[in-house]
Amino acid sequence: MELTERKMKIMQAVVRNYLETGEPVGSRTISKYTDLNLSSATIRNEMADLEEMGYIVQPHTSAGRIPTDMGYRLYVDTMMESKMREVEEIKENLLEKEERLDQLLKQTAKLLATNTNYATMVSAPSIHRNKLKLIQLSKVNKKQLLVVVVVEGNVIKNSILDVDNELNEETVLKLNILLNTHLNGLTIEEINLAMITAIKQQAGVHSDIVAEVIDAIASAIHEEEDLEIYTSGATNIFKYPELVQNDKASELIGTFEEKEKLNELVIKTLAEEENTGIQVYIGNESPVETMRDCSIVTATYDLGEGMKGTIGIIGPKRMDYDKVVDNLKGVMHQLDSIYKKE
Amino acid sequence: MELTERKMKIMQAVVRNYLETGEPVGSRTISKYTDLNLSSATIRNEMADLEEMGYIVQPHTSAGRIPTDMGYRLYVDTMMESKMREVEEIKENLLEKEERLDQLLKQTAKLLATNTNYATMVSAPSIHRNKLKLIQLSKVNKKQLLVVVVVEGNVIKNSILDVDNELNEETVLKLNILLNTHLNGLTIEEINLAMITAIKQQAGVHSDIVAEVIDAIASAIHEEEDLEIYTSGATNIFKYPELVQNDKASELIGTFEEKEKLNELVIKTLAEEENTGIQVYIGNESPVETMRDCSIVTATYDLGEGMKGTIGIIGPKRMDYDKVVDNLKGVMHQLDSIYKKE
DNA sequence: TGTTAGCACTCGACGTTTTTGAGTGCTAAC
DNA sequence: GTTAGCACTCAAAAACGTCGAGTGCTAACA
Repeated sequence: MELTERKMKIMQAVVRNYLETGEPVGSRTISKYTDLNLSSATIRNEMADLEEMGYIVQPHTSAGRIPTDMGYRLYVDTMMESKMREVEEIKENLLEKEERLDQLLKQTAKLLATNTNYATMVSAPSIHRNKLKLIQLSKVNKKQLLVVVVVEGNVIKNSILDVDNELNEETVLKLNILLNTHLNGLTIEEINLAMITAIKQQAGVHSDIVAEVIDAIASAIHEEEDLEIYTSGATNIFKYPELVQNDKASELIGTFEEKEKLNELVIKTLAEEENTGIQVYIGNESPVETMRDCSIVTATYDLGEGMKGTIGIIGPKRMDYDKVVDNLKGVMHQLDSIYKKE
Repeated sequence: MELTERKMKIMQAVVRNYLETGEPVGSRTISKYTDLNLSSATIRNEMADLEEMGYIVQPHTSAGRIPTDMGYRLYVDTMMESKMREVEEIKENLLEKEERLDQLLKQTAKLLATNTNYATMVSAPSIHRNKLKLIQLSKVNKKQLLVVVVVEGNVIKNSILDVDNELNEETVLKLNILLNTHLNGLTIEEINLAMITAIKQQAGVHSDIVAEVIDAIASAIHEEEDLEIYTSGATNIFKYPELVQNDKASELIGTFEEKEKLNELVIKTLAEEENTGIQVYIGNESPVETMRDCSIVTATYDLGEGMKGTIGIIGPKRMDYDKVVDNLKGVMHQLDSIYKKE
């Protein structure tokens, strides 16, 4: 069967209406709603076709139709209309420039949650590929060394290192200079064994500690990496009854509480580079097990220097895709302009 | 009316039974349940008395009784029996010593949530009163200075400072030594204006930057202080239907998501020092608005050096108080032994 | 041939009534 | 003071009826 122009229009009307009301939509409603003047009977025939084609279903025999996942997909791919109204508004609302990236991202999550009324998550960019800006060793006491690492984007990581042999201030200073001259401007991935050996050689007596420090730097960078996800508005889930039924809400909230699972979403999104950078997962397409009843809209932001991260908006399948996409675009634009200025 | 021995026993039986089943408990149940061999009719008379005294109520005329807040209070104050069984077990389960305090506390929250099946929170200790162990200024680039502060307990705070006039390495080094010699071993609260003036004087040309740095130290210490609360097991709330009714779950989860409100609990608990260190808030006694339908059991931990914080367990009013208190005691004991060893 | 009016049919939502059973309070006897 | 017995209450569950939104199908119409 062919998907005629008219069927498309009807389909669009069905989705639009269902997004608004959340109620199954019947033929009479469409008959009045659309500009194509057709009686409800005609609409009924067309809807029967659309059902056969798999775009809509009836929850029960005598009810209106609701879109299937496939129906939503059709809508998202071919019928969405970005209005791009709120972009300007967002420009003003959004956060003054934060010195610290993590603060900025937290606020981003919050802003999106408030604007869209859905749950949001923002992953901190992976910083494997970020250049080291500063390494700072400091003696805390006789047996402990503080390792602070600052990378591009002013992300600060630190860890405390137990050392066996006491180091004097002078040695620490020397190590500092040694490490910085060799490693500054490099990324973690660029540090190879040859380099470490070279540094060790120059460190002389203290070669043993160099390896430990570099280890500490690496693990500080990796530390909690998969947990660096900021979420907001998880309770918005309660606004959508279809997500509260059974124990769905519990599972969803749990996913937001333990952020590990959200990481799959980040990984998947970063892997699937698209041109626009915005992706929509509907229902079962979701990479996250517990979100099979939701739709997820994600965007990849890129702050340059390989600092890429993911923003995700999670809501019911009948989410306002247009609005969400607009909001995401707005925020992306913001992040861009904040970071490109630097 | 007097609260006879027998009434006490019946009361205890009512509470115990209700904690287990969550159903209103009738006279017949008690008659069989307890060792005092009485017929249901007698129990009924006594229960009528207990109701008059305000310890129990009937949800409706022809139902069994459930404890009132006052009834729970009576139970908690005079009838609880610590079993202290699991303490040993916990000793093994609990976390290997973490170098970083925050990690330890996170794990504590998680452990308690898993063991009790309630929601938990752990506040990081207020570190106003902690001694500064190390201050470290480092030049990130021409215009930015990294300030790292380590305080007792190996809590690391940092912030980035914008400076107007470029400082050379030597100056930074001098400032480092200057600040450390003056401020090391002090707490934030002990730093007064006279001291700052003295340091400024010695700093000579760079006196202007000293004030900024000390400000940064202070604000790094305070930074997000009220947000330094770790929570776990918020979704356990869904296990108790009485907390899911209406929008209660949403509000509760919201409270856990935005941790600001939990801070009231911390403040209140730290203020109300009791001998045992364990406090129970039942229903309306709760300091947190949204938890009026819950009971909260809190404990104050003390790691020495003024590092005090709060652990809280939040569950339904019919929570297993005995078990919760035991668990808390166990964890407190653990924290103690971990930290006193140092 | 495509569109539409008309009609019988379906079935969930909702309100009312009935039934059931756990639990009570009271009374009278032990 | 305790207990058996009984009438009574009332929430919860089940059963029933009604309503109406929406459908599919048919026959007539343009």
